[in-house]
Amino acid sequence: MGMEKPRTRIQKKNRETILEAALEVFSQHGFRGATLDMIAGAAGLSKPNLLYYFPSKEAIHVTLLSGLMDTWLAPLREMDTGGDPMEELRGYVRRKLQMSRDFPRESRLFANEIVQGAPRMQEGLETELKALVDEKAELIRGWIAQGRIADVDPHHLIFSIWALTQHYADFDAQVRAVLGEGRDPLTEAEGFLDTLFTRLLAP
Amino acid sequence: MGMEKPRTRIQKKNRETILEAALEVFSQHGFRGATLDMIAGAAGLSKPNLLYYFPSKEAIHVTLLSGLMDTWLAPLREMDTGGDPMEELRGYVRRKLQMSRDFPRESRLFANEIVQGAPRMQEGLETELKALVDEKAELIRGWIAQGRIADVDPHHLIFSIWALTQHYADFDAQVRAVLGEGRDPLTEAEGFLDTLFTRLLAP
DNA sequence: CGTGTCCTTGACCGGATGGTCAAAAATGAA
DNA sequence: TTCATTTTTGACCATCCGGTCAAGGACACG
Repeated sequence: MGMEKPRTRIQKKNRETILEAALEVFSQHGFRGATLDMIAGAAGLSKPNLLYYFPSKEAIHVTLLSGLMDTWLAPLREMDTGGDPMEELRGYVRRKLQMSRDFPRESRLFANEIVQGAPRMQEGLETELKALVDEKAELIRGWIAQGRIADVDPHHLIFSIWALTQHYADFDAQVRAVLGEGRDPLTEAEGFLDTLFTRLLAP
Repeated sequence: MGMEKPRTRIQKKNRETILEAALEVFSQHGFRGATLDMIAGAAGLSKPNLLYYFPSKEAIHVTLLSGLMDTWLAPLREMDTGGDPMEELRGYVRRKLQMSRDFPRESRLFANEIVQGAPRMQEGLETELKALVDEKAELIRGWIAQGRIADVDPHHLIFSIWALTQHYADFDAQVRAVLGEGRDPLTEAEGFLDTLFTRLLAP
């Protein structure tokens, strides 16, 4: 029954199908609000079949969350000492916003989890995430010391990037309700956020 | 059992007790994750007793949401033509951040609802909220036309204030995990956000 | 074809959960 | 104190839901 690594073609395909369906359902209803029947329906499989590939509902959820963590942190990982600090930071903002556009379900999955106190992610946040953020905060502190960007708290700078970019995925319903039809929130946000961070960080 | 307006002292007190308990439970577990037993337990009442004061679980939830809408919009309502535009906007940011400190449960209640597509708030968002935001956006547009603050999209400016302030309540678990012990996120945010919006809006 | 393994599912189980109800307890006006 | 009204609750119900299981199919390989 140990099925950590898919062995056959069928296993690989069905596990992927299930995770895709689960992402859809969990991101829309949260862990508690999602049911195995919903996921099974979305995946086009029977409920016992789901439980043939995953030991429990929680296992599906955990697999999704941990599998997504890397994807989610990738844009931040890419930011490094390479080029112009201002360009690095604006690039990070752009990539993060692009993720809100391309992967809104993933964003809402995390949001659901964290709003409810991150019961299944505490460890990942305090180790992997904290380590990466602390590392990049140090990098930013260096840029500030060199006078290449303005002096702001690096941790809160990173928080502000998360808050502003993820807002457009997580609170999409609100953003669209307020803007009304015929406006493209994400495209508008791109320009707005570029301006915002340019002005904030100009030395 | 029409009980829209509490008639007796007992009714008033118990309805308040129930709503307070429900806020605690719903904000922590979401609508689906909360159970009547949890709410009853938190309220110190029996489950059938809850249903004596409210017709259903959903009715409790809806009562909470609509009752909170006004509180939630109050800080934005206060922003008007009165004083210096920059001071008005910074004041709004300060008040909104204060709400994240004072009413994190209310913030998470809304967040839970909106992340899941605002199934029980659509109307409120598209009417009451949109109207208020459009009105204030017009006000901001006026300030921009007068050259008293920088030229930024008013709607996205308001979104950015929401995103940045509510982030500290809604994603508290993440913020604290990353910052580690011994830092006070909300106090640090106050200075950071003041700087951010001052630089963004300087004419 | 034969056979052992992998995959799929209808039927079922037990506990949780939203909600009901009848009757008991508390309250309050006369 | 009386008694009608309001409040409270133990017991109960129907449904939902995560999970099990045994048996039936599909598949690969000789």
